[in-house]
Amino acid sequence: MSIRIPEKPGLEGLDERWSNQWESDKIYRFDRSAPREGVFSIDTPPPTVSGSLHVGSACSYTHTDIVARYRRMRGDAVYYPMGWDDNGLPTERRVQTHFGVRCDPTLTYDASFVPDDRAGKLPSGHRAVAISRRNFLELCGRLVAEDEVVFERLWRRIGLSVDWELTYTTIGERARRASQRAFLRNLARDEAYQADAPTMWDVDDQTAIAQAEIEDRELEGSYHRLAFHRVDGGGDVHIETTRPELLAACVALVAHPDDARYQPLFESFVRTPLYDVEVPVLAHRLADPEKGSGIAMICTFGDTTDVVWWREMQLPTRSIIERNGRISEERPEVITTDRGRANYAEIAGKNVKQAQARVVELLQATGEMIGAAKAITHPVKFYERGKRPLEIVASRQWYIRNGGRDNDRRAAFLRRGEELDWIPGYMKARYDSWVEGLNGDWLISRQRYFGVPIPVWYRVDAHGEPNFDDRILPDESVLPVDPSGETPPGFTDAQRGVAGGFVGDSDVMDTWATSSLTPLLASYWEEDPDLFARVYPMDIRPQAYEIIRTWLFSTVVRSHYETDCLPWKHATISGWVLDPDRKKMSKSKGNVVGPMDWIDKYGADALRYWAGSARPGADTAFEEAQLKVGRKLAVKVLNASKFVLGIAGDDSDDLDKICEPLDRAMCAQLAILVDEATVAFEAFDYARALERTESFFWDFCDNYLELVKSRAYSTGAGRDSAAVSLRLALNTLLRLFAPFLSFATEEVWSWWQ
RNA sequence: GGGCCGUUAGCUCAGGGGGAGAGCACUUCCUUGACACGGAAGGGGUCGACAGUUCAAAUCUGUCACGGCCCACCA
Repeated sequence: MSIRIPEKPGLEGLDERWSNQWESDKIYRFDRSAPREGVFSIDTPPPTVSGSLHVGSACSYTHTDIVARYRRMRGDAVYYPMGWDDNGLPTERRVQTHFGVRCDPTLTYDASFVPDDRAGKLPSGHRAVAISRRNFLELCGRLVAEDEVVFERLWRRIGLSVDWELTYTTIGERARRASQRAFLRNLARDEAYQADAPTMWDVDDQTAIAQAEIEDRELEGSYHRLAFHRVDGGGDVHIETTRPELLAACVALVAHPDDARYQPLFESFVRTPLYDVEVPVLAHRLADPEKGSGIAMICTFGDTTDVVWWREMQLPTRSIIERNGRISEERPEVITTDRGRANYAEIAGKNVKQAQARVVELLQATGEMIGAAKAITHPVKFYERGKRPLEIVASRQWYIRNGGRDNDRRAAFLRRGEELDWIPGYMKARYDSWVEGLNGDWLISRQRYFGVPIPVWYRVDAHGEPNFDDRILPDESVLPVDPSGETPPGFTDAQRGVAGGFVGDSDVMDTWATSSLTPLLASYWEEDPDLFARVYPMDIRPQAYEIIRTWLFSTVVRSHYETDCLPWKHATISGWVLDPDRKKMSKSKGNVVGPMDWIDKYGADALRYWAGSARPGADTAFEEAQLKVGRKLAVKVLNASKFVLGIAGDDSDDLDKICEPLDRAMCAQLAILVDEATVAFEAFDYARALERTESFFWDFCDNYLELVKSRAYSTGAGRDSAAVSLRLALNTLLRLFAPFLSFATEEVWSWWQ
C-alpha cells in the first residue's frame, strides 16, 4: 500500500480527470453475465436534444445517478443506458429557424443543397427556403448529432455513471424498427386502428394533436348574443356564443330536455342569422340551462361538446375551417340565399380572428346581434407548444386504444398504476386522475416529417382513389420502412399513386409513440433476447411529474400490450427546478440557468450536492449558496481525508485495536448512521442519506477529530485505537458520500488504494 | 366542480405526540501544525388560523385561509 497525498488537495480539474478515467477504464460497463436478480436496470429518460439545457436537467439526472451509484456499491450490475430524444416536432422547428428552411414534400431531393448556417441570425423578414422531405430530414439528422455531443459532454462532466456503449436515439434505425414493430403488433391485435373523425388540430404546425399534449390557456373573449329566427314565424331565439365566426358551420341549436323555456321549440326549425340556413332545435342533457341564454348553437366544430352532440345526435357535418386555420373558400351547400352567399363571401379565406371581426360587423349591420359583445376571459385549448388556439378538424388518423373509450381497458390501466411503486407515493394521484379523465383513444399519427413513419401502404382502386381499408403491411423482417420512399412487396415504384397501384401512408408517429417504448428499446427487445431477459422489466423509471400523463402512462400502455406486465417496478418522480424567484425556468422567460458555468465555478461535486439535497418529487429553487456549501463540503472531505491518512495511512484495519471509549462511541454512532443511510437509500430517499451523512461528518470533523488529535500524534495503544477508528470512519464516510461527491471521494480513494 | 402538495428563524429547508432544529445570512472572536474554500461563541421562530383528540399537539383529526399544481368543465 502506498499513500500519495497532494501537498494541498483541491477540487480543480477533478471532474475532467476522473470522468475521463472512468470512461477509459470502462468501469460503468454493464456486466452481461449478471443474472436478473443481481441487475438494477434504469429506464433513463432520453432528453429532448433540441430543448434547452438547464440546471433542472442536471439535477434530475444526478438523482438517478445517485441511485445508480448506490446500487452499484451494493453489488448490483447496473444497467444504465442513455437515449437521445431527437425525433419530432421540436427538432423540426429548430431546423426551420436554424437553417431558414421549410419542408415541402412535393419537391424532389436536391443532393447539392447547401443550407445557410447563418439563416437563424437573419432578420425575421427572411423567407424560408422550401426543400424536399429528404433534404429536410438530413438537416434534422445533422442538427441533432451536434446537440447530442453537447449533451453527452455535460452528462460526463457531472459524472453520470452511464454505460456509454448503451446509447440510442429515438429517430435511429433501432428505434424506428422497434417502433414500427410494436405498432404492427398493436394493429394485429386490434390495439391500434385508423379512423376518420374530428380531432384537435394545430393550424400552425398543421398536424393533429393528442389529448395529452393539450393545455388550457386563459384568453380574452366575448359573448355575442345572436338572434335565430323561428321558421314558424314565432319570433327570435337568442343564443350566446364566443365564436360567432362559426355561424356558417351551425347545424342545430340545443337546450336541456327539462328546460321549460325551450321545450315548445324542440324538433322545430330556426333560420340562422346572416346565412338563412334552417337548423333544428334539439334537446340534450349536456346543454346547461345556466349558461348564456340556456340554448346553444352546435357548430362543426367549435369545441369538444359540439363533437359529442354531433356524434350522439348524428348531425350533419358542415366544416368551414381549413387545416391552415382559414375559412374555407368553399361555401357550405346549404347556404343558398343571396344574402347568405354574399355574407359567406365576406369571410371566405380569412383567418379565424379576421372572420370573427367581419361576422360581428355584418351581424350588427343586420341587427341580428343583440347588444354589445360582453368581454370575458375563458379557458381555450392550445397545443402545449402552440401559438394559436386549436381547431377541430375531421381527418383520418391512427389511434392506439388507451382506455379512453373502453372501461375494461381503463380499469386495467388503473390497476397497473396500483401495481407500480410511486416515489413519492402521492404522484400516483396524477396518473389516476389522468386515466379516469381520458375522453378518447391515443392519437398517434402526425402530419409531420421527422418521425417514425407509419409502416403502412394502401392499395389504390381502379378510379385512382386510395382504399384506406385495403392495407399492405411490411413483414417485421424488413423494418424499418419508409412508405413514402419505399415500395411495398410485389409493386414497382411506377405504381405509386396510380390506379391499381399503391400509396404510402405519409404520416409519422408522434414522438411519444416511440418514447413509450424506451424500456423495450433500451433493453434490446427482439434483438438480444439474452440481454432482454436480464434487464426487463426494468427497476426504475426516473422522470418528471409533468409527463406522467404522456411518457409514463403511454409506456405503461405499450408494455401492457406487448409484454403483459409493468415496464418497471418503481417510478421515481423528480420535481421542477425553479429559478431563485420560485418561477419555473423556461426559455421564453429568459430565466434559464445553464449548468456548465456553475460547474466551472464550483465543481461538479457542488452541483451534485445541490441536486442530492432536493427531495424526490419536490420542486427546488436554484440557489448559488447551496453550490458554495457543496463545494465547501467537498473540500472538507479532501482535507479531512488528508489528515486521517496522514496519521493512519499505514495502519492496519484490525478493529480489535479500538479500545478507547471515545473511539468506540464514535464507531457506534457511525453504525447508526450507516443503518439510517441504508434505509433511506433503499427507499430512494437519497436526500435524507446525504443530510444524515453530512451532519455526522461535520460533527466528526469539528469534535471527534479535534478530541482525538493529540492522542493520534502520540504512541501506544491509545494511538492505535485512534488510528484504526479514523481509518474505519473515513472508509465508511467516503462510501456514504460517494454517490453525491463522486469526484472528491474518488480522488481520496486513489490516494489510499 | 373533484383531487394532490405545501405553509416551521430574514432566506432555503429538515423534523413529525413529551426539549423548536440545520445550512446560508447576521453579530463577536480566533493566522493552534488536515482545512481561512477554516474554526469558536452568539442573537433570531406564539411551527398559517381555529376547533377537537390526548396527561401532553409544530407533529394526529376536522374546518378554514393562503400559495402551487393536476383533472374535469369551458355556449
